[in-house]
Amino acid sequence: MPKHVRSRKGAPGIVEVAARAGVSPATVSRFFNTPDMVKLPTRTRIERAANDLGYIRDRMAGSMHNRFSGTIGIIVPTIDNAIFSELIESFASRLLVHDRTMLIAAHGYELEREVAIVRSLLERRIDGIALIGFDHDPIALNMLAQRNVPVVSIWNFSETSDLPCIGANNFKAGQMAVEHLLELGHTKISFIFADTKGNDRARARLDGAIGKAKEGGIQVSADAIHTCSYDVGEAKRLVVNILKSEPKTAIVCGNDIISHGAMFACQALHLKVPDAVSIIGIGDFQGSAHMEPGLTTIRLPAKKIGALAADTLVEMNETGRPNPEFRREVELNFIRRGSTAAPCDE
Amino acid sequence: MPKHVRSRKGAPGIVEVAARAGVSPATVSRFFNTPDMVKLPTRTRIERAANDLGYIRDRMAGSMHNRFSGTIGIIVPTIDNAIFSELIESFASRLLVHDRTMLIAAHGYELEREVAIVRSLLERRIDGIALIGFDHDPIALNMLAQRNVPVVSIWNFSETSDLPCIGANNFKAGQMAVEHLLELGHTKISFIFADTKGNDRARARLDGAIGKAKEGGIQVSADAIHTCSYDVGEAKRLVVNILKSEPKTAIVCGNDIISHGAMFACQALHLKVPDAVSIIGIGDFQGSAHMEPGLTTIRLPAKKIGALAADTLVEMNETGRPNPEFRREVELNFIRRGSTAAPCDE
DNA sequence: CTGAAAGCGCTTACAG
DNA sequence: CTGAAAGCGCTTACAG
Repeated sequence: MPKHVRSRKGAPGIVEVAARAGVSPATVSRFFNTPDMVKLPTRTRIERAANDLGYIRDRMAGSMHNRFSGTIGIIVPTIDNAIFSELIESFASRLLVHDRTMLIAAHGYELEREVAIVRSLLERRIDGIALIGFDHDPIALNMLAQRNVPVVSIWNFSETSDLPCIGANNFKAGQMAVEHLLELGHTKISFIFADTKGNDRARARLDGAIGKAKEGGIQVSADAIHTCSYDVGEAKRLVVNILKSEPKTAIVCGNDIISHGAMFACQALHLKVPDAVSIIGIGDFQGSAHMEPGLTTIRLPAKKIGALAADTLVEMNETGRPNPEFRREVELNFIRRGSTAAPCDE
Repeated sequence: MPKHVRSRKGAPGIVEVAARAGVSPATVSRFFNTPDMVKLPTRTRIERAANDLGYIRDRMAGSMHNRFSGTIGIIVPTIDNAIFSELIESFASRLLVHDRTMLIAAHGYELEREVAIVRSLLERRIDGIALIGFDHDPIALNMLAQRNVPVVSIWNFSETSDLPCIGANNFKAGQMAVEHLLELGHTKISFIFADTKGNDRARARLDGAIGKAKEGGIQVSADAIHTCSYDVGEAKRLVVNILKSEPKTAIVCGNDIISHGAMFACQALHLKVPDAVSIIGIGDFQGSAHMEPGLTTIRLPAKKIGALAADTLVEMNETGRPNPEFRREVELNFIRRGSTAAPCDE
């Protein structure tokens, strides 16, 4: 008599279902995996038996042969933030459509933690993984490559990336934001962006913004460029300080979180937006459309990126091409709302 | 010669590590699971071998004996929303501390989808699951109970719940919000709450709010109570309509998302908050503190709930008490900010 | 402290 | 279309 700790809590297995249906376990397995290979009457019997017993498949056991676990990972900088929540939701629900499950982890913008996270996901046998942007620990990337796990970099786009990617041209997003301000006639512009260390998206946006400003003949002094974390309160405090000391007519924010803080800062200082100060963001997060005034911003199609990423990873599994030269650029949308206008004469 | 589809992509297994270290596979297994049972020099050899080969454990294979998979599930109404993001983040990071992984799914406030989701999580052999609130499909609950999978209901608290729970007293949250308004002297109050169907948290809040208002001698007519989804834009439109037609001095919002919309509505109508209209929310989400004026609200300790839920589920695994009479109430905090004041004389 | 062997729940060639 | 048997990668009594 086997003396196992406890066999699976008494839950019925494929063997019990087979016995009840009067078939072999192999046939029950086929019923779930390749139903077409089972004759209809047999199918009916198995279905009944499975339902009667309340049978639930053990995909972990199945995965031992299957090469695939049905689980796909995603690592984001943070979950607790409007930035990626739309992406995560669409990625997850799209995976569900493909009968896959999402394993998610956040590194809190500390790239070093990525190695441990990747390892832990790999231990769970993920079939693929989505990573945000291009800045990653080579050790983590190596572990993935060694095991031939499909990887896609999402959010940012580059024609020359090492990883397959699905995302928007963040450089262009920065350009577009500044271009709009230039067209309106702004010359005194503040740049507030997320820390660009280990964050290629922020870096690309900032480079695009500064580049465009210089093209437009604006001289961008170092003290017009500020770093701010993804925090409304911090952004608000920062912008209050900036507006108190530097006379600016416009603020380009590296993302909408910062824009929200900037809007509140102006309200706190009783500076009218857009009359006294124009504010433009990047992202178009929840709420940006409904603030007063509405936030002018460059929209990134987060939902689309999430869905495409899910589709792509699943396809890579199914076709067996792990890391092809796959790249997909999604469009950026300039959304004009009320937070920007031509500068007033002084 | 075995003709398998393809054996694990050439990734080294326990057998390869054992060979390289000159020990048996059993010892390698012990090295990872119960290192104390392995002599130090042996340990060193195995560690070297594992590193040299880039070995990564296959927890799925391990789980087949282990009774536990190391994976814990959580089902939320939505990921794409400030409401639960703080909770999710803290739940996930706390699980990481316990060396567990989070499997998450969203049902989009459609409770019927919960059955399919629970089944899919069960197929992945979750060791436990956190569900939001008390309203759940009995079939789903049954599947969980049959397999003895620990369940905890989070977010809401009740002394008489069927499920173990960790959460706040949402009834009281509703009371507290209205109590504050009564103390300020408001009598013309609008109630805007999420749909209470299948949502015990919203129901409890609304009941608490209405009850307290009646206690305070306010007559609450049916048309003072409005339903609104978790959407800033919808809340804004609704509040604009309300304020145009009904003369109110205060608005109680069932959650901060609605409050944000209400604040923007007032700004759009050029009604000063709190002078013309007081607004109070429940939740204290990101951004609530930094709006202008800051939002008065009843804070739910989302981080704490998430961490406690993770700890509790892990503990239930370790002690083997699956569904005890476990209940834990977390405190509610009244946060007074600028969005509420005594009503002006008319 | 360590190894040989049986087994976890399922899948898949192979043979009918 | 179906069954018997071997095996997925690891763990765990059992025996030393």
